[in-house]
Amino acid sequence: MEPSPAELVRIGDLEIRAREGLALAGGRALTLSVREFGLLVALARNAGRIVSREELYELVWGGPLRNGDRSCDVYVHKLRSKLEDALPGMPFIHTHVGFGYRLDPAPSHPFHTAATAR
Amino acid sequence: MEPSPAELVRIGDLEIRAREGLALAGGRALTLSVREFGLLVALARNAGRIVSREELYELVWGGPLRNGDRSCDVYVHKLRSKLEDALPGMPFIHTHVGFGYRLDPAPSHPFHTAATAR
DNA sequence: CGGCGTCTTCACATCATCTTCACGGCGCAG
DNA sequence: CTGCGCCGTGAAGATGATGTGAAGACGCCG
Repeated sequence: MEPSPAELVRIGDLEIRAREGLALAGGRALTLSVREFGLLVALARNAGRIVSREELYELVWGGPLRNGDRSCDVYVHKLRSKLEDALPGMPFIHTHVGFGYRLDPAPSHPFHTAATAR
Repeated sequence: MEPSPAELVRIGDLEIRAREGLALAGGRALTLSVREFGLLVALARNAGRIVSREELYELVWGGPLRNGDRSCDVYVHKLRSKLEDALPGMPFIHTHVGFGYRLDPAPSHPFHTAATAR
């Protein structure tokens, strides 16, 4: 029996236990705040898709995004920072200018992949 | 199957014999009060997972956590103190602000442990 | 009775989190 | 070039959550 629709989500080396409030990166527990965790869950549940700020805000903050509110961006930054800290070199949260954010273990463009400039 | 759900639990250098009311740290017995032991057992049975205060209180005190009751925190502190006393330098009980506590022998995530060399 | 350990509750210290602001870079329309 | 919208990023202040020491009540036992 499924107690919840999304009890456990996996995205690459990430494992998110929505109910428990726990997120594992490469098997290790992440230390996330309530907002950070909420944001991660919201993105994870829509992994691979672009989620608009409006939708993100609704999901995490539980209300309409007010004009000029940057909370979303700030928390995406914090979350990115912690993820980068735990799993260096693999960007999870991708920005789609004008549209929103997308959680995905893969790079944005499959094209010139390893073109690590230099 | 397990005749008793958690007769003996091991967490790192900790060994907890729930039935016996005995807890060993690195081989030597800990001197714990009833509440402290109950708390340790509750956490140990959910090792690796975050346990909320509400759940902890239910498990150890056997009733709903009353608003404003800090007993849980106080006992986590006492237990931490004794564990630190027995096994210095390895944090077992991790705090997840806004969620609860988690028992785990490993650190949440290894920062760039500044030359803690030694 | 007196000592001892335990449990609970307080008051205060500390720390983490949340929100908002301000500045700066970037890309694009005009 | 210049203005403007969008986003990244660091920091400040207020607020809330947790850590911590201590006091009082209670029961147990010699």
